[in-house]
Amino acid sequence: MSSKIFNLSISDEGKTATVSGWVEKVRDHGGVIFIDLRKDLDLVQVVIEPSEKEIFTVAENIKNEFVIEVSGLVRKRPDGKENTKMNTGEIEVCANKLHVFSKSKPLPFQLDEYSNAGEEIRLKYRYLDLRRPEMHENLIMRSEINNFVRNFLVKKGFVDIDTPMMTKATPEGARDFLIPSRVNQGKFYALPQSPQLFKQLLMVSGFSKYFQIARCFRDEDTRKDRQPEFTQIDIEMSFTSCEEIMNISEDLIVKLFKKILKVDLVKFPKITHKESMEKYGTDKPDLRNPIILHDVKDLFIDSNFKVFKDPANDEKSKLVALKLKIDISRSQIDEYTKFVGNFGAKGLAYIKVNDISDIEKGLQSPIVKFLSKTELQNLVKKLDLNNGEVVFFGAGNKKIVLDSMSAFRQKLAEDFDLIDKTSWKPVWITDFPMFDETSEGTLTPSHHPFTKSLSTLDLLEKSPEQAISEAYDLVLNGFELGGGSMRIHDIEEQKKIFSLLGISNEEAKQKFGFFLEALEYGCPPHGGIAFGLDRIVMLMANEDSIRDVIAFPKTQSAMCLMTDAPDKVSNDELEDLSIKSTFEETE
RNA sequence: GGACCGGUAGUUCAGUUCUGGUUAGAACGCCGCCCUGUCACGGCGGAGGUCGCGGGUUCGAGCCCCGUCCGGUCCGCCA
Repeated sequence: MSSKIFNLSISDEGKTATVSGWVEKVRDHGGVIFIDLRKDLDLVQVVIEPSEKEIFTVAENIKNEFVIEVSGLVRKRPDGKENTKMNTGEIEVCANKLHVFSKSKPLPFQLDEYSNAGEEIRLKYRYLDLRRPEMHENLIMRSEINNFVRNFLVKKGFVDIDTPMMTKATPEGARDFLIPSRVNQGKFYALPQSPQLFKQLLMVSGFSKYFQIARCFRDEDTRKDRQPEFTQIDIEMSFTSCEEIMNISEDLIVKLFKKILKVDLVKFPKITHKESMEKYGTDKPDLRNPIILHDVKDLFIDSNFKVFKDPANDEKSKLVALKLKIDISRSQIDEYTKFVGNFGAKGLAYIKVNDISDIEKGLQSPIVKFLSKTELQNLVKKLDLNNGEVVFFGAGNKKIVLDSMSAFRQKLAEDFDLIDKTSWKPVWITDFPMFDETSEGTLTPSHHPFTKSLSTLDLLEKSPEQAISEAYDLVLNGFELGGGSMRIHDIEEQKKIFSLLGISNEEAKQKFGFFLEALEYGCPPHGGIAFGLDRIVMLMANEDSIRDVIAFPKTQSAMCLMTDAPDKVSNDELEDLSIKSTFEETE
C-alpha cells in the first residue's frame, strides 16, 4: 500500500521526506505529539518528539486545520502500532523541521465523519464542507465522469463546440434568466435554457457530430434533482436515426458505469410512453419498484358504486388499482390518504384481503358494502389477490389519478422497503405524444417544438392529440437522465407544428426567424439527446440531491448562502442599464 | 403561489404538544492544567444561550396564538 498524494510507503523507510497539508487531528500526549496531516484524500501521521525542542513548542500550539509543512525521517511504526485504516499506516514522519503556513480558527462545524452538520451551515462555509472526504470524492467522481464522457465522444468523432451563454430569450418553455444590455439600452439577452437551436444550426453548418458539456439555466423552482443552473451532456448528429442516437447513448452510459462503478448494466429495455403511463402512471418509472398499476375500469362499468362507475365510463377518467402484501394500520392509511391528497386525489379507497375464501366477510374495507359479490370476485381474479394483501384504488380525473398513484406507488415501495437500492434499472421511454393539452385546452409540445413526428402531416392536422413524436427519454431508477428526439429539418413541417401550437407566422418569425431561415439553406436530417450530468453524478455517487455533487450549489430558494447571491445592486448600476426597480421592500 | 417538516450553546440534538412556572440540559468542539505510542487518545477543571425574528395572550412564554425570515421535502412550475 502506498499513498498517492504523499507518495510514501514502507519502502521509503529511512529516507527524509517533506510533507505538507492540513492538520486533520492533533493528539498531544504531553510528551509526544501526533499529527494526522491531510492533503486531498490522503493522510499521514507526523510524530513530534520532545527531543526536537524548537519545533516541539511550536507543535504544542498547532490546532486542527492549520496548514503546515514538516520534514523528517520516514520510519516504520513500532510493532503493533500500525494503523490499517490509513493508507500510510505502516509508517510515520518523525519531524525535525516544522513550518506553519497558515493558522486556522476553530471551524464553524466539525468535518469529521462522526459529526453531521446541517445543510445551511455547510453551504455557508462550502469551502470547508468540500474538505470532507465525501464531498471531495463526489467532485473527483464528477471530474472523472466528465472526462470519460469527453473522451468517449471525441473518440467517436464528436466535435466539442461552445455555444453562447448570452443569447436570445425564448418565451416558450421555462422562464428565462435575463441579462440587461447596456450597449443596447432597453434590450435583454437571456441565459440559455439549453443550446437547442445552436446545436441544430451546427447541423446546418455541416458538423455531423456535435457535443458539449453545457451549462444551462432555467428560472423555475428547485427540487432535489433540479436547480436553476445545471449541466447537460448535449449531443446532436446529422444523417442519423433514433436507433443510432439511442445506441450511442446506451453505449456511453454502459461504459461509464463500467469504468466508474465497475457495474455491468444489461441491455436497456424500451417501453412506450403509453405503456409506461398505464403500468406506472409516470413517464419516469422506477423499475426497481415491483408494484404496478392495473386498469380495472372493465370491472365496474355497471357498478352501483358511483365513485368507481363514473370514472369507469369516462374517457377522461382513470380507475386503477395496485396491490401489495403489507401489514398496514388505519392511521397509516390516513397518512397515505393525505399523501395522495397533495396531488388532488379526493380519497384513497382500499381493501384488505383477510380471507380470500370468504368474499363476503374476508374482505375488509369501507367500500366493500357498495360492491357486488361478482365485482369483488372479478377483482380478486383480475389482480390475483391473496390473503394478507392490500389493494388501493385511484379513481377519477386521469391526470390526478396517474400523478397521485404513481407517487403513491413509489412512496409505498420506499416505506415498505421493496426497492433494491443496490440495483440499476435503466429504461428507454419511447413514442412520446407530440403534444400535451394545457388546462386551457391548447396544445403544448410534449418535448419541444422542433421535435419530428412519426405521424403523417395529415394525422397531425386532424387529430394532433394522437400524434406520436420521435422522442425518447432515458430513465434510471426513477430519474430522467436524459431525453432527445429527431428534429424537424423541413421548413414546411416546422411551420405546420408552429401553427398547431398556435404560434403565428409573425410570431415564429420574430422568435425563431434566424432558425427558420437556416432551414432553407440545406438542413440535413438530424437528431440528438441531452443528459443531465448532475443527476448522473448524483445517482452514481449514491447521493440524494444534486447539491451534493455540485461544488457551489443554490438553495431551494435559489440563493447561494456563501456569496449571498443574488443581491441588490446600486442605483448607479441600474441607471446604466436604464432599469428602475418597482420592488418595494416590506419591513 | 400552496402544503408539510425543521430552526434551542460553535456544531448535532434533548427540552416544546396533550400539561406555560425558580438557575434551559447532553454530546462533540473550544479554553486551561496534566499526560511519551496515540490514531474518534485519555484525565481533571472551565467558559459558552437574543431558545431565528416581530407582535400578541398571560401574573408568567423556548413551550400557546398570529405574522415573518431561513433551511429542507413536495404540489404548481420545469418547451
